[in-house]
Amino acid sequence: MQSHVRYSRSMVAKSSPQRRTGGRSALVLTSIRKAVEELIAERGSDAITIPLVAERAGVNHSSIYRRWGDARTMINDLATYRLDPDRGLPDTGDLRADLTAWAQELIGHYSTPVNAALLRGGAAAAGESESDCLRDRRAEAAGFAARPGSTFSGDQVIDLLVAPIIYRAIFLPWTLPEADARTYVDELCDRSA
Amino acid sequence: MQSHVRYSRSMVAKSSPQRRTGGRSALVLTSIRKAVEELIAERGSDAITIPLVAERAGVNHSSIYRRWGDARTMINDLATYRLDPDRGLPDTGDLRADLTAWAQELIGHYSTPVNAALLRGGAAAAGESESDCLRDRRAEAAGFAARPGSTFSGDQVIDLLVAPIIYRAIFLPWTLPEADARTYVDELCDRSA
DNA sequence: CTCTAAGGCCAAAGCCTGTGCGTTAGTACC
DNA sequence: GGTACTAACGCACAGGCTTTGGCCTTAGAG
Repeated sequence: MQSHVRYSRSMVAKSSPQRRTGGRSALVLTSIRKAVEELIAERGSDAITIPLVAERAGVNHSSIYRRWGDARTMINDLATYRLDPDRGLPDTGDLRADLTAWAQELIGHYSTPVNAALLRGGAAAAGESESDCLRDRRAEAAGFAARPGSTFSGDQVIDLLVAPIIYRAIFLPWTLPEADARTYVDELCDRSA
Repeated sequence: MQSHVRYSRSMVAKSSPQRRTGGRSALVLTSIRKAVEELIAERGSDAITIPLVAERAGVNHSSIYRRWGDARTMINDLATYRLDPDRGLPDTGDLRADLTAWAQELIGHYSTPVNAALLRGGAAAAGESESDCLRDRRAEAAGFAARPGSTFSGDQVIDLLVAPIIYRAIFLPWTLPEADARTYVDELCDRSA
């Protein structure tokens, strides 16, 4: 997973000349991550400032600026790692159950304030190219539509399953727990058209 | 219609003691709106700062701070009232036709790049309170659900009609013209559940 | 033990946020 | 068409955040 850190030159170099992933660096990183998640949950992503994060994490603010450059990049980096594109999709042979599990995973993911905040940031930046923050989700949707036994298209997975979840995550996050994965899946599989 | 402006106290008061809607104030408001729309279209909602808007609008930045308080509220407010809440909804007695016309209006509205860009800005600013830029749309959805002959809830109008349109407008704007209002309405009215 | 990545500390220039105060001009009512 | 009232605007200023650079210290990795 590509990180947005500043010192990425050293990351691409063969066998990573000398990156420091343990001990203090790891401690600093986790306390920053904890501080960001707490602050976003408490006050929303607008109120996030580097000095605020630095103070709560017990870290010097210049360290944060050096590592990420700005708050947006930092939030992006901290939230991106969560939904691994290589995580593998449920595939039990029961398409309906697999879809339900997948939808439930999305709902759970975006129920976390940090992830919802990142999604909103992604929405702000979307619309230009096809590479927005939900591209992987659309690819997964197309994958389900291509499975044997499917009676729907990728577009329909988007319209009937992904769109309602994302809409709620962005605009009505407090209703996301009420979103019922099974209902959406039933709508998708049993529709009359 | 409740606006997010700071001086809302005077708006609620009976017969609006003395609001100034004409002349200079109106000019200021329209030039601010123009500036915000241009800047959002050019650089995205992230890059919007009050001084930037003020300079382009030829207005003092304190006027903006006083009117809205912060950029987020301003964007939300401008995005909300792009679609006049008092415009009146289709009501021919044919619920299905009315819904289709309404959905078509939404599709047409968000097919305009400026409106789509504003919507993305509103999405970035959403999630905290219930007053986001789609609140009026949800009220309209609830209105349709309450009409005689309705077999669906306001939530279902959101999930099956609004969400797909908004999702496409934000993330896949080039597919919005393909969005078929009638298909969505059929899905909503003829669903098996 | 050596090398050096990464963090801490300091400082400074510049922009953004937000507010007190005086001025302008829209509205209402003669 | 004139006057009173005051909403809304412009100006200026006091913070705070952003961003960067320099220099020193700490402590992973080999």
